[in-house]
Amino acid sequence: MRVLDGRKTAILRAVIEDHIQTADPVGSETLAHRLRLGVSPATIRNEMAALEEMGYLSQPHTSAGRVPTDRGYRLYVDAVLMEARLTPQERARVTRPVPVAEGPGRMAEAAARTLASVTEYASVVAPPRTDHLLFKHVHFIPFGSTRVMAVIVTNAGVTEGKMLDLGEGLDPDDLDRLSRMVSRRLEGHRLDEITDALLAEVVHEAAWQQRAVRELAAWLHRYLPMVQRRVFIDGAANILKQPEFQDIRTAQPVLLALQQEEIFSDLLGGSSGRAVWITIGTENPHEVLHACSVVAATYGPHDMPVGALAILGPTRMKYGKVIAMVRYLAHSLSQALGDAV
Amino acid sequence: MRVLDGRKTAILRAVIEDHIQTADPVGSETLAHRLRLGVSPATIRNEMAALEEMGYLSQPHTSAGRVPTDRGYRLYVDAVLMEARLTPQERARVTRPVPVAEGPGRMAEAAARTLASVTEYASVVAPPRTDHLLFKHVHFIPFGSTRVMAVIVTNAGVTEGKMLDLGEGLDPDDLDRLSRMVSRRLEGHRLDEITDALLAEVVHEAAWQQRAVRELAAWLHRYLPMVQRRVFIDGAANILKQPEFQDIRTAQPVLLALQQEEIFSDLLGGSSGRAVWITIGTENPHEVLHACSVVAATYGPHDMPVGALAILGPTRMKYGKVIAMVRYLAHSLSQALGDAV
DNA sequence: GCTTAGCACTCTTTGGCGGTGAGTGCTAAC
DNA sequence: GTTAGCACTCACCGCCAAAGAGTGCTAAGC
Repeated sequence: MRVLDGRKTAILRAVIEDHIQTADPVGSETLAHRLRLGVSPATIRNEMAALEEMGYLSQPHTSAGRVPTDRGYRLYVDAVLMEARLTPQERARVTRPVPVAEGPGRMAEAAARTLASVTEYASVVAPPRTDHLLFKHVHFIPFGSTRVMAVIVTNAGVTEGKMLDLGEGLDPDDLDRLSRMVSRRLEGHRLDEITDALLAEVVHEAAWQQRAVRELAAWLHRYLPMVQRRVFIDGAANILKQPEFQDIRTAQPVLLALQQEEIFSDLLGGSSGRAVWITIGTENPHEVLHACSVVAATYGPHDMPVGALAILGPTRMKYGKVIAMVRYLAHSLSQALGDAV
Repeated sequence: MRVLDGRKTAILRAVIEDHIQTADPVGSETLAHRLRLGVSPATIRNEMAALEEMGYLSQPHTSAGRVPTDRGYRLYVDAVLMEARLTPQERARVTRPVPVAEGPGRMAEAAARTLASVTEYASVVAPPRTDHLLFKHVHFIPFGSTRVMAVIVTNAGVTEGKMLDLGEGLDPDDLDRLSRMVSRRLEGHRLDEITDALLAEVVHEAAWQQRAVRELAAWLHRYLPMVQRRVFIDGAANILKQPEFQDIRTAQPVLLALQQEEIFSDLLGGSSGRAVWITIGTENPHEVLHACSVVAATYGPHDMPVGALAILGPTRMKYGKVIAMVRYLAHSLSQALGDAV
């Protein structure tokens, strides 16, 4: 009774797959038809009672069918994780990613849009972290009388420019020399390896333009962590298409949460080292998302993920397709990054 | 009976302001109390019947109070437009705008966030158009063996970089010379005045690097219109806080529309030359937004608006505060732009 | 000992029904 | 032109009964 034998597994799976399709509780009669095990609804009822006792199913009320619990989904997802496949048609709907050279934000934004429109759930994409990128060039471009615009280029494209106020006049030729000098000293370093010591050296060498270099250094330290925390969210309103969010009181908290990027930068941060990871309902540390599941994947080189993407949908989610889709897009982005570097 | 005399105006105004606060139909008794005109509910009823006949009010059903029609709101808004004021506290909640030098997109995004969080409606901000900006510099930065990253700096900050493939090897010094040459030739021109003829001259002069310049020219022509059409939307889920969107069937179409930037770039495009303009309910060309009103403003120099921002809320909107807020933020952005240029 | 037919039981859903209350329009008097 | 009085309309609410879905239990069968 207490063991999860083959038949129980089959029944659990059938309940889950039926429920994912219909969004309704599943009854014993339906299952008897669907499963063709040659057993009667009564037997299925016994098995379902056992599955409920084990915590994999639950009943919304006495006279309803069964619904999977988060624990039931967990068992199912762990089993189905490896089988997830896309049809060629589905793959085709994921267009080529925007190259990272157009800007990491652009790439992430486009990926989020694709993911949301293909899956009809909400999507979250964290752009590639910039701290491990290699510094290539800095250009100081005169701007007004005392200000310069600093543009940093890395091996994966250009960062946004930063306006620095030098508080004194400056000569375009001096700026060019400064640009070349700083670039030469920092080129090839990972951004997060540009330490204070290294910057101090540069500042020392550029004694004649200390202020610009100091400002630049300060900016680097403040700017990089900030960019990392950005995430792009798209398709939030898609959750309103789901029957479980037809009641505004369940939908509203989730939609409001989807406006808070911080929640999702947290979520995508805790990758736990796995390529694809799934958070089901109450497993989520954020209480507002207890009615949702998150299917997430990291992308980047195998040994060092640099970004992450995720789908957020109801716990009653088409896990198979979503897992495959997330995995496939993560793979595409990884390749696009590989090409750029 | 058919003339809109002072008392009718006062009653219409009272109905609208009460309804904006409570979201419920307004009855004659409530008004008699509120208005202190020294007239009885019966008189007010007569007036309201007249206002209904004139098309300014309507009744949801026989035994309910009156509700303003779009036409009623229009009259009210045109009257209230000039009186709209913010308290110092409300002004204080609008933090200083992000300077455009951080990137026009950044500025617009931050403005959208502010607007949404202060008003509790949805906000839309179109970043400053870039086509009238003045070209300052272009820098070609070597990137791999045959590619360069082109970074354009304008008088209002840096644009995103663009990767150009030259198909042949190149020398850093040559690139520097090319950067200087092209910059010298284009500096001070408005981006939309960089015509094919002008570019042809440059290409001619840079005969030894034609391909890079051609690619750059092609990019300028494709890139600029695209950037213009971007808008940033924030606070979409805020409309779920409004009583009229408690039914998911009314909320869903609007929320889905709020995911489509195109709709709003259209909307902000049709400024009709006024500094602040308002679209009420069915006045909106987009049918999905017939339950909503849009309060929009342009920003930029007086004679040439370069961007726009808007609030989208239910037709039952706090027009007074929203108009003042939109006008004030537009003013702040205009100033911020003025400082940068 | 597992399976299953039969059946009573539970609980949601739906639709009908009368009471209540808010607000109106009309009429007649001021 | 204003207003008191009053009948009327209609949404809303709570109640109740019928229907339907699905269950758990029991007892019989293999």
